[in-house]
Amino acid sequence: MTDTDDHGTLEPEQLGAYFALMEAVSLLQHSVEQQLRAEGDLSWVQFQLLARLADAHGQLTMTALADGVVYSRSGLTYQAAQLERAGLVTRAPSSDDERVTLVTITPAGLERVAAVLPGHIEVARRLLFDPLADDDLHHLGDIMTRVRDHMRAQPPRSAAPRKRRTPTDELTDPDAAQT
Amino acid sequence: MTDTDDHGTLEPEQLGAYFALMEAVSLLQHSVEQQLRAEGDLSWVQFQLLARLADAHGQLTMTALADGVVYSRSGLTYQAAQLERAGLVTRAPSSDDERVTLVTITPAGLERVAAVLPGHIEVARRLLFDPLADDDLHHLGDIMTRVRDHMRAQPPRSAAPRKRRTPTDELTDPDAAQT
DNA sequence: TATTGTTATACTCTATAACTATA
DNA sequence: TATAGTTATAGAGTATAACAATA
Repeated sequence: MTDTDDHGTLEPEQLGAYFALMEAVSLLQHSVEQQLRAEGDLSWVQFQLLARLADAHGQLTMTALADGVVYSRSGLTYQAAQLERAGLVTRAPSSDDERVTLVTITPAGLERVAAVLPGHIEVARRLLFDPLADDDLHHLGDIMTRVRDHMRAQPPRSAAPRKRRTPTDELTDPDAAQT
Repeated sequence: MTDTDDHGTLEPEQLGAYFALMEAVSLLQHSVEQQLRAEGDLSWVQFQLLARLADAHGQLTMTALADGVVYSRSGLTYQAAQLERAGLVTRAPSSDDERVTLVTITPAGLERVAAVLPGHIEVARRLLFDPLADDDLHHLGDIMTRVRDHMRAQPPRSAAPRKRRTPTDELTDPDAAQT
């Protein structure tokens, strides 16, 4: 609050934008998680995994599936196990490379996504789109797309021990198969 | 006329903006959490609580402190206990109303915030501000502020059992005294 | 040897409900 | 009775490290 708030040359406006962004998304995510849990018994992460699978012709490797959604390998194993237990995906070793596990979304999984999506979108609309003009939305999409791509391109700071290559692309670029 | 009454019809652009937003913030939050943990041994929630206290002349009631940061009362009690154990805050009953617990940030708490803030801002700058022009940032701040305020004004869907008023304000709008 | 994925384990966090104490 | 906060407890999720199997 003093006059010499030299936080490394960051304008108050920047800080305001940053905190508004974080808080708004936090609120949005909380609402969205409640909707997903109530209407589909899914966590946000699980929904993302299913959506990604649905988007990728129904099948991805564990590694491809993990990117950008989950930040540790074991975390994905855990979530995949949950989804499998719920009958929403199956797992099977790839015949190409026996080390690889192919995760496949089941009809029930597709159904679940379809069942949850309208309510999900409704929440997003009510909280996010309603207060925005078309122009705002266009701007927001443009800005956040650029930010996201920038973030993906950032090298991992503390050089992760293992794979940790640059996050996801399969969602928008399905043929990014691994070697 | 598919824009107003048609519920399932979300423009692809809207959906794209929504997912870009969620993914970008998720990446940002992950980076920010790593920085806070590494440089200050704080979680994002804990940082927010401390920042809020610092912003509010160092002292708030549990209820005021909870708003928008934590979504259950016991959750705040837990976090406050962690912060107290770390010597970053103290808790004491208010003399006005003996039911109320006043949380006060300690000098060590203020130090911790000060120690963590530059690195925190640096992460935000690198990931969020760098790819944006001044104009973008202005837009983003404007948009997200409006969205956040809209969200705060939304009535809680499943009528929360107790207090649950509209979230945070003290951080950017310090005179938002508690109810 | 490098890579894919799983397991074991420990820990953090969150939420619900029951409870205490004060107004 | 209503409100502020705590406690007990249970469950979801995450991360690290050790491991097995395949390339």
